[in-house]
Amino acid sequence: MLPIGQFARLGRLSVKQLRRYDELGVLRPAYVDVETGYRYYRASQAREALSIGLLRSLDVPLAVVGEVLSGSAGALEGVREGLEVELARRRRTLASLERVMAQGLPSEPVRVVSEPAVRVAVVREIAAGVEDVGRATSAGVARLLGGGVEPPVRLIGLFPVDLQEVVEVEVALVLGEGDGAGGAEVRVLRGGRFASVTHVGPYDQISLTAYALLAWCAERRCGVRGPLREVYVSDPAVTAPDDLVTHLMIGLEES
Amino acid sequence: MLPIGQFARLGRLSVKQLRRYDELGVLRPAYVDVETGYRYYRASQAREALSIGLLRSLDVPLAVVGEVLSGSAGALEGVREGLEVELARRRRTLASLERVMAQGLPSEPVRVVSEPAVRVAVVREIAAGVEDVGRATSAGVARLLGGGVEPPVRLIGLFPVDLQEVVEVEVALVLGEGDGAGGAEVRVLRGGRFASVTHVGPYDQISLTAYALLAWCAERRCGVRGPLREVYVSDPAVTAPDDLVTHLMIGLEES
DNA sequence: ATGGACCCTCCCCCCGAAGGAGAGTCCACC
DNA sequence: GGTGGACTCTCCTTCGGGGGGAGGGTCCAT
Repeated sequence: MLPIGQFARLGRLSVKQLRRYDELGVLRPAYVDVETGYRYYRASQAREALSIGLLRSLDVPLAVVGEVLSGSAGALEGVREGLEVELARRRRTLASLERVMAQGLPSEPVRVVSEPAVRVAVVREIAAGVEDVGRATSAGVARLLGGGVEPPVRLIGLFPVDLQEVVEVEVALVLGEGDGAGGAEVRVLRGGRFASVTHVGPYDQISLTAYALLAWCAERRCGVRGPLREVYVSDPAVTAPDDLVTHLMIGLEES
Repeated sequence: MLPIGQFARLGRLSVKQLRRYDELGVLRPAYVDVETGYRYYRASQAREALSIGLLRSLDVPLAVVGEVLSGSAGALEGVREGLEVELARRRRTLASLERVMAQGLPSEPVRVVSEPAVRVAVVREIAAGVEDVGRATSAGVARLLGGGVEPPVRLIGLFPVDLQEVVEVEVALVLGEGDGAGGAEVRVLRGGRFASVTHVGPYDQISLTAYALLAWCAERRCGVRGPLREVYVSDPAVTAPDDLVTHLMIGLEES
């Protein structure tokens, strides 16, 4: 039985932290003197203390730490997975950041273009938040092309402008005169005037260029209409991520 | 000029956040109505808003965000570097965590052994905190072996038991009868009784076994004396990290 | 001119941690 | 068997980054 200070040194935690973990039930002392309130720990609890330290240094919330320690089978697995996802996300974010800081937003070449209405086959995907849009989009593309359509295809992504908690992503395939939809919904995308800008680079970073497009519209006080369209010009299977070309378009209100 | 709500949507930040960034001087509105206090932003400020969002999602403190935005040349570089280091640290921590959770601390085979005193050549390194011990140790090894000593060598690391903010790490090379020190300090490591345990695995995870050793001593109420010794049995140049063998020893008080 | 959407400030809450005040306790040494 | 210093207790405050909501003022389109 060790008093709290000694145990803190053993487990590389602060006394404050140990008291807090006791309070929250994450790590209870082996014995508490009812008279004095003194906490006493067994040296064998050092393993738990150590685990808490490691988990916390990975930013795992104490609630989850508690679950992991109490032996929930899936908890540790969940933490592992969450961390892998987080690491990947940070890499992507860092790349985006460097792009923004280095070149600024590529806001220069915004053009106003007129587009005809087109007939398309559409599938819809639900993304769980902004972070999930990339996954949802590629899932949609996979579903839409599942029928084995041969290139060249003209794919368009449709994204609501103000992203909510849950984002409804749509992927559209432009149909020729006699093409069928292969089970997908057929719709006509409206034509008219669009603000358009070209994004060159990985799909991760499209949102940066999209911001620039929206900022351009906001600056000119021209209202936007309908979803943001992404026209995928390059084939990611044959083009390096840094060279992928995508046209971004947003419908303009006729005023 | 956009009011705060519109600008928030544009930059994917909350109104609360924008107000806070104004207050802290990280991102000032382009114009504030002195009568009403209303904040107005230029659409071109969206780039900054976006950068803040990215930086914050990388856990960069607002103070640093401010520096980066105000164009300090080194700031962004510093953030990049810090992130790389952080990613690497998280990988290591995760590996340690999995070891602790999977097998528990390898606390079983602690032995009490008697060691003779040995004459050694010693170099000292200063580690900036617990996280830096690994780097400092390998730096010490490099300095000590710089003279080109041929294997087999017997290397011992010496670490203070209660790690402070600044940790003095020492690396010792066991000298034979007639060996010289090659410029390094020569000292005699005291012999006597030691608690000893064998660590098998990457050097990153030695601290886990070390905790187990200290916990073993604490459990038996036997006081420890002198630094923790790590005897490097394997050669990391020829052995896979998972198979590296290291003896950990801590001097026992004769009582 | 009026209603609803928007904006303001101010206060409290969350998490996880740190520091300090003031009082009580343990223990080793004399 | 004292006693002093190190230790421990609880409670309060602060920090960073953010969220929710109250109460009241403002903008603008109908």
